[in-house]
Amino acid sequence: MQRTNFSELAACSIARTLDVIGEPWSPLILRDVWVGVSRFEQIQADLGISRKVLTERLNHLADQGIVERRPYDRRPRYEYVLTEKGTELVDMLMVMTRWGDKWLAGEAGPPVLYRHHACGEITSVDLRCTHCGEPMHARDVDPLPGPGAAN
Amino acid sequence: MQRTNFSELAACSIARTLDVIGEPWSPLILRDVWVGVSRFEQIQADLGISRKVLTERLNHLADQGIVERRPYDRRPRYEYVLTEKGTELVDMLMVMTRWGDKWLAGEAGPPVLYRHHACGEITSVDLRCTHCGEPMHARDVDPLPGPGAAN
DNA sequence: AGCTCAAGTTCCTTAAGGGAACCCTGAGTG
DNA sequence: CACTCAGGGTTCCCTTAAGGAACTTGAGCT
Repeated sequence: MQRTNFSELAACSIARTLDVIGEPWSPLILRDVWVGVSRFEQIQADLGISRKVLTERLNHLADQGIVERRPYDRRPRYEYVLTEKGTELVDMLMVMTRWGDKWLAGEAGPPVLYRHHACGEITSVDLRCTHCGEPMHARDVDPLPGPGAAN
Repeated sequence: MQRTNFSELAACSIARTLDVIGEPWSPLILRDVWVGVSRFEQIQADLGISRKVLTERLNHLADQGIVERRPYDRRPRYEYVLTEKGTELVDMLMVMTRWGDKWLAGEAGPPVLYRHHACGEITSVDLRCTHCGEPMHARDVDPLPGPGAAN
């Protein structure tokens, strides 16, 4: 498999984002780091991913400024923490999770719940229009070519 | 490369969702279909994807109930349209796009804009708490183990 | 000096993506 | 009624990335 480089595509934020976290395992690694599974051995054991691939993914995520590698011991031991850029990417995972919970629900129910700091409730995320505050889903918008459109 | 089957993982909505649209190209195909690039030849030309892979992806997306294949001519000509399940998946792409616009912005600006039906404005999507309506991002929540948690 | 343990690195095998050529079906045209 | 055209795939071969297991490295422990 040749490395698919989506950034060759006409300026496209989806393609560019996929170049950052589109590779297999990357979203799951991001989730692990977010919930505190943040060391190499832990992630490897949690996901069952090959060590080689995990190394590659962590390096790439670090190169892209999504995670930071930081020592936690005087021995050469490291853990990975999310940057601001990486934390904002988790927003996407929350929306992905909501879709999976709804459409691919296992009998057991969602494996992760979110407690919202502001209200203290176990809740889920909702998409709204930045401008008017009303719900805004894919069916509520028309996509239009923007300034960076290719054709 | 062996086919990575993420669903082997402990019940995880992210892993399950990745089994549906996690393969290379799938999110871009979904975007194309959403914005009206919905025929085989159009998608192939737009993305520059191999015909073989495009066939595989479209079949998989159809199997998963994300798109529907429908004839548009008396000759054997087909176009793909999003199902409800697929349309809701586009919500995730909108969030992904917002992240890409913010963190990977090209000079040219976003290639696609959204006009919100409710207010008629060109706007973007915002994440809020379903319960209290306040902003809800990854940094505003604590992840907790839910009923379907593995360990 | 030898042991342990996290965190990689190396090497081999296998399967998936790229790409180009080919095929099939139903119209339309002379 | 043969001939062409076009969309929508299929087939084939080649390359490359993922899997997986074994090996390495660097520091502290005993």
